[in-house]
Amino acid sequence: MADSGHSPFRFTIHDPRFTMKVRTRTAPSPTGYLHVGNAWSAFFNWLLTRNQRGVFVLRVEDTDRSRSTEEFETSVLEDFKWLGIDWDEGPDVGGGYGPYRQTERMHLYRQYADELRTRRAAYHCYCTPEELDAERKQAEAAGGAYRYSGRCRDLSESQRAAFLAEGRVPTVRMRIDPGPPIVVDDLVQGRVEFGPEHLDDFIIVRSNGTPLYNFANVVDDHLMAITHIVRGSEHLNNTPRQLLIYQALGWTPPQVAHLPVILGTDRKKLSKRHGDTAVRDYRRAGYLPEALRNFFALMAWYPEEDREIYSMQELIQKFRIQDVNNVSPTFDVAKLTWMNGVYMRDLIARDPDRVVTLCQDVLNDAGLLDGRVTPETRTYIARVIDVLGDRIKIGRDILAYGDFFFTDGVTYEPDAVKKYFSRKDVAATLGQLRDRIARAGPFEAGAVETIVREMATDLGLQTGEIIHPVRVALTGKTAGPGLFELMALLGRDRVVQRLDSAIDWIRSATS
RNA sequence: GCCCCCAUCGUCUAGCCUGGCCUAGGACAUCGGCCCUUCAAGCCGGAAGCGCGGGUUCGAAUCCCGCUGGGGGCACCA
Repeated sequence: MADSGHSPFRFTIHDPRFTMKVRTRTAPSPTGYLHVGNAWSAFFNWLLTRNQRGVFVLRVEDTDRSRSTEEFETSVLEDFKWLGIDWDEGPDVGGGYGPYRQTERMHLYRQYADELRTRRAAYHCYCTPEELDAERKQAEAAGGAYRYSGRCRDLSESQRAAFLAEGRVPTVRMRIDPGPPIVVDDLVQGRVEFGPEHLDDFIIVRSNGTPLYNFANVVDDHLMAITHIVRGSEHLNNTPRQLLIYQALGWTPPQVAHLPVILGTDRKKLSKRHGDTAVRDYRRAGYLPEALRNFFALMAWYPEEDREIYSMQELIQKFRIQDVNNVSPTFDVAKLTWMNGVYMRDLIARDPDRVVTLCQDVLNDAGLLDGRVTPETRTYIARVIDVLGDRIKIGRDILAYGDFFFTDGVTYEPDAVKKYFSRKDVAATLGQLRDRIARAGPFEAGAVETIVREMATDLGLQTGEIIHPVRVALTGKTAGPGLFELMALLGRDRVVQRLDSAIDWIRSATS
């Protein structure tokens, strides 16, 4: 390509970085809870870094002061930690390339913006937002794409003074001149070319002095010695702009990899419309970080054919950013939930205490724990989990299948009532059992089962004819854990009491 | 309107680079069965896909072109 008179300007990554220590970053902006898309790209950055035994940096991009808050910064860092994505340098742990919060790096942006202007690669623009807005609207009305006219490019001293006298405060714009195509050698997307004629003189510093994303990003990535940038492909179009800044400053750009955008079930970029999009939502629902990680790993990447469950070590060891697909995946909650179930079953066997904590949080959120948690409470939760067994795929399932273990009364599901409370003799059957139970000996699963089966024999009933209505009476549901185990855990008093309530309920409903 | 990307079961994907081993493999979801007091889990089985049209070739899911479809981006947001 060196022969064509306009040999493209290439930003390939040759030599140095392959011998340099890999340094990557995740750069969340604290304007909301951690989004699964950001968590996903952070995770791929992290995998790449741990695979290369590099350094992972967390940088807070809070230059948009109107939308950033401290609360969100805290929550984002927390969610990263919860996910098990840890960083070696960051606002909380420090490091040799700080500060790690953009609002604390203003002097650097100022310095390089000045440098850019000195090099005549950037200039002051005195146009007001209103003026620009009007031009943009006009261009749209004419059906064309808006591009800044460049009218402030070469202002004279007197024009400048006049604008200043009017009270205008300038922004800083990059000066984009015609030139060869800008080539991005992307580790995931492959080679992509951009013609500079499609770019206009974009703003890099606001009139209030704060830098914009494209500029702050370049300054920080360079100063922090970032070698690889893995980010969503909504940023691919920004890359040529950033490359131009690197070039203007005489810097070597990092290697880039643009991940496909995660889609919702309607094939549109994943957003709130599709339900839960914040890591926090999944955390609250009782998903496990290890399952979420495993699930993330399988979006746009498949380590091996015919396998989906991987340990963290395996993931780190197998990860190659070059093998990531550039096809947008759909966020499939059903598969995530299945995978969580796989991890949950394992966890219940290996570390039941963690499951107790998980369910405890869910129960607390649902207001079923009175706020006070004693060792007895935990033991009880552990027993419930034991009885529920592998029905628990996510923490919240303790509510779906076992809320009645934590409530005083029972709410009967309409379908359950229709199905099992409608026969005329149910009340009598429940009454029978109630009496047999009230005067029975030790109240444990085996004994209860014997009582029920004997009663069935005595009355000439199918066992199911007793079991099903009793289940509804005790739990309100048609589905759930084994009846005898459930009764044993509920205890004789509550069973008798719920049976009585059900009998009353049925009688008043039929009379 | 302009720029960029993508295209295998409903979904995540393997295969594509280095055409034949692909009557396209796995997983989730779904359907049927077994187990069973329900549900869940587990096991067994089924249905389900190379967007369309042209090439190239003895041979194309795999290579080329076009079309169609989908997505992302065009800010004093990130």
